[in-house]
Amino acid sequence: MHLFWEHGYEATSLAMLREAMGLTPPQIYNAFTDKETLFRKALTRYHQTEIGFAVEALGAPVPTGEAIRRLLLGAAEAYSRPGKPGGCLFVSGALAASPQAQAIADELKAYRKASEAAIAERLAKGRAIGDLPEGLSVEGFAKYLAGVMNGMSIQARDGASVEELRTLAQTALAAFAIEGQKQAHHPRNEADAGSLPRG
Amino acid sequence: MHLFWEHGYEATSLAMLREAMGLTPPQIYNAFTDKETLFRKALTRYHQTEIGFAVEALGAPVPTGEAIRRLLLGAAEAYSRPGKPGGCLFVSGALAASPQAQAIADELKAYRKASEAAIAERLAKGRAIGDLPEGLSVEGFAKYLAGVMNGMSIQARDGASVEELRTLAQTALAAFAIEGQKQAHHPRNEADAGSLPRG
DNA sequence: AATTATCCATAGTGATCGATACGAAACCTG
DNA sequence: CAGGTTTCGTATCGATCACTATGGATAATT
Repeated sequence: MHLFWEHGYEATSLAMLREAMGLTPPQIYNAFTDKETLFRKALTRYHQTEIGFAVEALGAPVPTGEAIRRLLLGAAEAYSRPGKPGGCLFVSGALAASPQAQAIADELKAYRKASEAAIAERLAKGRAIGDLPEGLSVEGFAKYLAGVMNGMSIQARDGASVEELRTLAQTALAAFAIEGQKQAHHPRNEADAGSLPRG
Repeated sequence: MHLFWEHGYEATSLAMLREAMGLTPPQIYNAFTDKETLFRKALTRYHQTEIGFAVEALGAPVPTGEAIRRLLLGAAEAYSRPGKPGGCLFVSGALAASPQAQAIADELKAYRKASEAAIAERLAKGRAIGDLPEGLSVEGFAKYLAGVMNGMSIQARDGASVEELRTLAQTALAAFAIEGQKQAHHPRNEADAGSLPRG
């Protein structure tokens, strides 16, 4: 799992996996059938052991704002754990892949989409109980949060520390506050420039 | 360039490049020496032809808020151009790489770091001319913006439309407004929960 | 017009990929 | 303790990787 996490699916050779696990080729193939199912096993294990913060954050009986805050701060911690590869396996596993490995790339994309959908579901629940700012689009804000987490994953991979990721997360959370104070925003192609404060 | 952009450095084989360019092996090696220098040529070309929006946005004689706004909205457009691969080559070129290709991965990481440094430089200029909200950390906010752009790159790769990316960008810009109204934030480990508005 | 020189596409190089077939050691049974 | 079976490690499989050497066609020169 760590090797796939660090180098991605295709760049991780079976030789590296064999050496890391101390197994001979037949042992690997008897245990995991082939490389693809081994990777899928690593995916599910990653989901079970490293991503618990997300399901806990989204499932906790707390206000929506607090849930989102736990989600982003949990990501900051999970993406920069000492002794573990930086970022998220769902992002670095196969962001770009050869045509032969596109099935794996699509599967990881599905994981990312599912994460975004889980966020949207939590936001929709908040909307239902009146816990969400009025002018806030559930899908749009979910895409923003998922995007921020993906971006944190890359920043973590580039060596960002826990503190830096937490700062990033809290800056991102600021959008949650302001979004509630605005009208529903309908982004248009033409510029509505100059509307930003200039300090 | 498009092939490297779509599949990344390692997953793009010379056979694919040959077929796309209609060249024979000796022609490729006479023209580009080897795969690595060919990729670097594609990188500089990408920087010249696809990333102009960023240098324009950061160099334009406009208030800092407008510059940042142009940066993010430009990214929304650049990362979802029809007929081009989604996202940013600097991100998808080699986010995860084999040990043999780590030189390439490090080079792309340097590009990303340079982008963040350019943002920080623009923010510092804004701070110097009093154009930036008081309690806003230059480095922290630059890391946030670079992270958001990286996240947009992944969302684009996952099929996000221009409009969705623009919405994401404008949501991210909201943090710019609120950051100015707050005190300088010093993220701590312990929870300062419940401080978020709940709509 | 004959010969030499130059260029270029095809074929092939060693290395490594994921995946397997064979020989040896160990183990259970009689 | 012997025989048969099963397991397991080594050596290797075909395919593909980035990359290069060689033969043939073209062009230039005498």
